[in-house]
Amino acid sequence: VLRVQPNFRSNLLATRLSKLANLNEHELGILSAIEGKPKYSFPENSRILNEGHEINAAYVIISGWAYLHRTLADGRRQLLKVVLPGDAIGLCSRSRPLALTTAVALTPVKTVEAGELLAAWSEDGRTPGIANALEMSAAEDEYYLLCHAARLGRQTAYERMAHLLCELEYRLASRGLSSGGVFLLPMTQEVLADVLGLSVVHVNRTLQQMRRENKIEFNRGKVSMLDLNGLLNAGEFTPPKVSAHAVAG
Amino acid sequence: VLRVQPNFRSNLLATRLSKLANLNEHELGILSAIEGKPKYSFPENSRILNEGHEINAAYVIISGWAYLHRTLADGRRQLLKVVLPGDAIGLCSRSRPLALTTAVALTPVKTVEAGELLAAWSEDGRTPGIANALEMSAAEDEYYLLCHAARLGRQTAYERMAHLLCELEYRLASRGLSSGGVFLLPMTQEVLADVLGLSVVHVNRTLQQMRRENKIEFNRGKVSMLDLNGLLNAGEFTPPKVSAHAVAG
DNA sequence: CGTTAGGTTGAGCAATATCAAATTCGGTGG
DNA sequence: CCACCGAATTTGATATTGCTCAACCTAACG
Repeated sequence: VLRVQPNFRSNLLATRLSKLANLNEHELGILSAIEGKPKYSFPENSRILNEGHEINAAYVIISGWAYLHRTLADGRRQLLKVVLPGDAIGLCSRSRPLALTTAVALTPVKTVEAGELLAAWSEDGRTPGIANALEMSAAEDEYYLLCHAARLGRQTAYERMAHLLCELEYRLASRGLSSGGVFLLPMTQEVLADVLGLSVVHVNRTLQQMRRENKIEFNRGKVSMLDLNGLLNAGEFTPPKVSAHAVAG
Repeated sequence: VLRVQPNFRSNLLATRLSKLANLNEHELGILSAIEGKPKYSFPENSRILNEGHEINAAYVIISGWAYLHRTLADGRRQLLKVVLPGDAIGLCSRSRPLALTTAVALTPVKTVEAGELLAAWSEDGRTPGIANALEMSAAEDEYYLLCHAARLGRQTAYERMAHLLCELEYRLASRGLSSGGVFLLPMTQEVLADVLGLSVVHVNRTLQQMRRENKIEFNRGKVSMLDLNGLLNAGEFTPPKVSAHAVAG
C-alpha cells in the first residue's frame, strides 16, 4: 500500500528552518543533532505547558500535533494555535518566562528538548542563520495569530473553515507533510469547532456543504482539498511574507 | 476646571518600561532622550504602516491612539490591536521586516523615531534593563493578542465589551492615563464594533445595557467604569503575567 | 457482539446582523 | 445667537446565522 504522506520525517527542523533563512553546514549540524536527542513523549490530551506556570524547557515537536488554548469559567474553550511537527513549544527568550497559554497534546506527541536553539538565537555571532530563521518563524507565528483573530472576528463559518484548511495545508507543505492538498488532519469536529469559534453541529454542516460542493474530502482524519483555489479564494488565505530577504534555493 | 486625566504625559516611555524591568540611570537617560526627539505627526485616519510593505522606522507613540487592522475583500474590517501612547509601532528586530498588518492613526498621532530601542534591545551588554523591558512588553503584546482571539472566538457581545474595557483601563492605568476606571476613549461605536467583531447596532445596544445596569458611563469619549469588579468578572479579564521576575518598586 | 466516541440529522431558538429611519450632538458659517 | 450640516448615535422591524437540544447512526475496538 502506498503511503500518501509520511507521518514522520527526519530532518523536520532543518527542512523547515532552511526555508526561512540560509543555514551553513555548522548550523545544519546543530539542527540535526537536536533532532537526534532523546525524545520526550506526551500522551494524547496531556498538558505540555500550563498557563501562568514557569516554562522550564523549550521543546520542538518531532511527531504529533498539539494546541494552545484558553478556557472560560463555564468551560467554553478557544484554541489559539495549532502546533505542528517541527514547531516549538516554550521557545522563549525572556528570563523566567511564564506560559501565556496552556499547551495540550492533540495526539500522542514526541518532542526533543531544544535549549540549543535558544542559545543559537541569542549568541548572534556564530549561528546567524539559525537566529535569523527563528526570528522569521516567530514572525510567521505572529502572522498566523493575527489571521486567526481576523478569521474569528469577521469571517463566516464557511470562510473560517476554508481559511483554516488552507493555512494548515500551507504550513504542512513546508514540512513535507502535505502534497497536492492531501494531508492527515487528526482533529475531531469538536476540536475544529474550538479552533474556529463555532459549535460542533455547525462545523459538521459546514464540512458537509464543502463536500457537497466538491471542495474537499475529509474522512478518517485525511483531508483532500479538491478545489484548492476555490478554498483559497473563499477563505481569502494569503501565505505569510515577513521579510524582504530572499532565501537562496 | 479639574482635568480628570492628562492627555499628554512626559516620561511616558520611562514610566511604562520601568514597570516591566529595572532600569538604571543610564537607561532612563536613553529613554527620556528618545522622548525628546523631534515628533512625527500623523493625521487622523492616515496610515502609519502598510501590510506587506517594508518597515523603515520604529516609532513610539507619544500622543494619540492608533490601531492595527486587516480588511477583507468586501470591506469587512477587523481591528487586531489598539495602540496606545507609549506603545511602539514597527519595533521589530528581524532583518528587512515587512509589516504584518496595516497601522492607522485613530486620532491625530505624534510619534518619535526610536531606533535607539532596537539598538538597546540587541546590544545586551550595556542596556540589560531596556532589553528586558522590551522583551516583557513584546510578551504582553502577545498575551493581549491571544486574549483578543479568545474574546472574538468564544465570548458573547456583552462579555467582549466588558473584557475590552477592562483591558484598555488596565493598559492605560500603567501609563498614568486612567485612574479609578475613568479614561478617555477616542473610539466611535463603529470602531468598537470592528475591534469586537460585532455590528455597530449591536455595540450600541450592548453599551446601553451596561449603562442601564450602572456598569459604565460613556459620553463624549469619556468612559467611567462604575462597577469595575462586575466588568472584570463578566469579561473574565486577567492582567498579563509574563515573567516570574519581580520588579523592584 | 456490546460499547463508545465521533459523526449526522432535525426542530426550534437565541444572538446578532441588516436595513431604514429618526434623533442627537458638536461644529461652523451667517 | 441661530440655523444648518454631517457625523455619530439611537430606535424599531425584520432577517439570518449559527446555537442548543435531542435523537439517531456508524465505525472502530475490545
